[in-house]
Amino acid sequence: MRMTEVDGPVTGDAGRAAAAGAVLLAGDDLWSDLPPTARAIVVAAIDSFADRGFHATTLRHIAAGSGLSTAALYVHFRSKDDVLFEVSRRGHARALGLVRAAAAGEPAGHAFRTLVYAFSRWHAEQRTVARVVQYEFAALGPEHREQVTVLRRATERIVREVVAEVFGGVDPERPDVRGVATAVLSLGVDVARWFTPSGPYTPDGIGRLYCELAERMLVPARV
Amino acid sequence: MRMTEVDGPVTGDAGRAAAAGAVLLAGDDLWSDLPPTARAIVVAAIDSFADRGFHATTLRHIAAGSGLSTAALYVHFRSKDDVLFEVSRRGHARALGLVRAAAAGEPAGHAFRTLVYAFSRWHAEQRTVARVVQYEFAALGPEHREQVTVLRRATERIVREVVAEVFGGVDPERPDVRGVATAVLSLGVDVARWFTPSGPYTPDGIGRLYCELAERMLVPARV
DNA sequence: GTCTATATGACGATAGAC
DNA sequence: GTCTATCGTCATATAGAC
Repeated sequence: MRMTEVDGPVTGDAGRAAAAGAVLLAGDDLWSDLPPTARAIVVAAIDSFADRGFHATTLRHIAAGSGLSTAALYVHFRSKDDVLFEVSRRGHARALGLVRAAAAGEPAGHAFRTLVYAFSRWHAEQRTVARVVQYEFAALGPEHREQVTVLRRATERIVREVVAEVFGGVDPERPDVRGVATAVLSLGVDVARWFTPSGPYTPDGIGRLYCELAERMLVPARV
Repeated sequence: MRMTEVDGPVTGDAGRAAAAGAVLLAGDDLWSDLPPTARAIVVAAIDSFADRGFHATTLRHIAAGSGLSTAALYVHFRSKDDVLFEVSRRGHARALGLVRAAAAGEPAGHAFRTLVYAFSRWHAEQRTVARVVQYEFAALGPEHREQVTVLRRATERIVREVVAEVFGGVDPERPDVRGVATAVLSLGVDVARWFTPSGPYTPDGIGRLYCELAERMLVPARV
């Protein structure tokens, strides 16, 4: 099964957002440019980071998962911290890319729905990477954390701008705009915590649900 | 400043929910029955678990935070894991208690708003405990995790039942009911990840915001 | 580029004096 | 109940053979 198919009908606002979001998520392989061994290491690391967390993951876990000895890991990465940074950086860049691409749509309402759909669905579909991105942020070293923070802030700003546009081009820092932006980001992020493919939801289903719920939040506050 | 005061007006649905929720949150000290030393250990452990995570926390951190040697910790707890369980168990029980108390309100719409308000606000106000509860769940040993899972499931069930009641006494397992229940729990839980007292929100403000946004989600799906 | 073997240090937990 | 001292283990990272 291709992960980027849309399960339900594409009619209606949510359906159109689902179709547009599915396009943005197509061919999601963050590691295709890495040499095979480095790629195997990263994949094994993500699995263990997502399962156990960065600090509970040992080099022996990563080595076993990638079929190497712990010593061989150092040929491809300078430290365990560097592996985390590579995963976190690319994951954050991907999330930002999704949000940015969705925000480019027209009209603003469609951009908003596509953004919520794609962001939520990505956190379900790529939940192992997303867990590392969202929950191992604090495990990054100070300078790595700073670099990643730039990507996080950019993502948040775009979401606020899209919401502000939906509200008719108001100030993106207005409290009601910030409130909706915080909520939709929060809903999407938390998917990585609770989602499991064996549960009642599909990634597409989550995307559609949150797309629908988020749209209902779009009532400007009486300011 | 007392943490249980309500910042804004208590008129309107959200204001009444805020007032009712503030009562449920009053006097929130989970450790008042512990002997002073055990209490100091737990408090130091929570701070470190919330900051660094369970696995990155060493006994030396906890010892330093509580003004003891590592050896003295063993007089009060059998292991590091036991400290985590104590924190997690009480925290989960508190969250369940809040949700249960809110759910007892009438009418269902008021119960729902109070629940969302209290749950979100608790995750902001008690964000260190809440982080341990929500993000160190996987670090618990198998049998401890099982005990805590019972509390988590009970919390989820109550939220679904309240939403089902708001929808007119429908089946709590109906997808649209589950969807709203998942979303409001998710919004509340994620507050513990991003909230900081130095940010633009107060715990009361978060509670009110999510109370408002959650209410807007309450449109039964066309089933 | 991969391996085995190992250096160095920190970990959780314990022993035994006070 | 607290301490200092330490045990046994496993962590990250390196050395050097192939």
